[in-house]
Amino acid sequence: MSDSPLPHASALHEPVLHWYAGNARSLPWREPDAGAWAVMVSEFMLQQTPVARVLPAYRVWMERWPKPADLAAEPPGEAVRAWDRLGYPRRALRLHAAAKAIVDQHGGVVPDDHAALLALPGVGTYTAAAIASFAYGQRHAVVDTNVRRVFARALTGSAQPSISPTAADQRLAVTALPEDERTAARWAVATMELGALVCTARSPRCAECPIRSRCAWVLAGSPPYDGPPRKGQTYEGTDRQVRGRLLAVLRAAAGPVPKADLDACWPEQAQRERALDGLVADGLVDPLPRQRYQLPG
DNA sequence: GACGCGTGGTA
DNA sequence: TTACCAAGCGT
Repeated sequence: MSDSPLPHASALHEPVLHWYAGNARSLPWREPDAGAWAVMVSEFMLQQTPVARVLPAYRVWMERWPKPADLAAEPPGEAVRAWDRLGYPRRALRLHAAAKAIVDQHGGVVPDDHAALLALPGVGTYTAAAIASFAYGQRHAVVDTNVRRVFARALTGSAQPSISPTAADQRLAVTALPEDERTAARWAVATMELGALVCTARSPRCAECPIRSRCAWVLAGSPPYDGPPRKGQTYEGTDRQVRGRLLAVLRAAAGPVPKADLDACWPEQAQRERALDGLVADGLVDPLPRQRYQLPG
C-alpha cells in the first residue's frame, strides 16, 4: 500500500461502526463477561485458523481451563492434546508458556499493557494490539489480514493488500484510527469483521458493503489484482504433513508410544526421522527410553 | 524478508 | 481436482 493521498478515513468511521452494530457475529469471546483470557485464547486459536473450526475447541478449552493458572498447572502436552486439529500446534505450546508467564509475572491476570503483552510467548504485534483493544478497550491499530485487505481496497484502491504486512500498512491503520479510545476499539473490531464477512479475499460482497460509495477500489472500477503471484503453499509430501501425522498418533495415545507406531505413519525413513527430530526440537514431543515417545510432560 | 509451521473448507 | 485461503509468530 502506498501512504499518499488518502481518502479521509474518518468518513468511513460512522458507516462501518453502524454496520458493525447491526451485523457483528455473536462469538463467545465477544460476550460482555468473556474477559481477557477468553480473548487471548481465541486470538491464539484464530492465528491462521478459521472461526468455524476454532469454536468447538475453544469451548472445550475454556471449560477446562477458565483461567491462565488452570492451564499453567497442566503439563504442556495436555495443551497440545486439547489443541486437537487446529493446526500449527506450536501455538498450543506458546499459549501454555504464556499462561505460565502470566502466573509468574502478572499475578495470574492477563496484562493490559501492550508492551507486557508483546513480551509473552506467541504474542506478536497483531495479538498484543488485539488483546489490548478487544479485552481492555484501548486505542491500538489492530492490523490483521482482514484489516489490511479492507484498507487496501477502501483507502489505497488495490484489489489485494501487499503479500506480507508492511510498515506502510501499520502507518495507514494508525492514521485511520478514531481519536476517542472507546470508538477506536470498536473501529478495530468492526473493520476486522467487515473484512471477514463482506470485504472477503475472493468474492467480496460489495453490494452489502456500508462503504462501497467511498471505496477507492470500487470507485476505480474494481480493477483485478495485478501484483506479483502469491506463494502457493504446497502441503502434500512436506515435512509439515509428516509432523501432522506423527503428532496425531501421539495425541490419540494415552501414554508413551513405541517408535514402531510412528514409523507406520510415513514410508520414507529419512523424512520421517527429520520430522520427528523437529518435533522433539520444538518441544512438541518428548523422547523416552527404549525408543518410545509421548507428548511433553 | 523469506521461510517454516497444520489442517480443512471452498470454488 | 488443484489452488487458494484462514484474526500470525519466531527465526
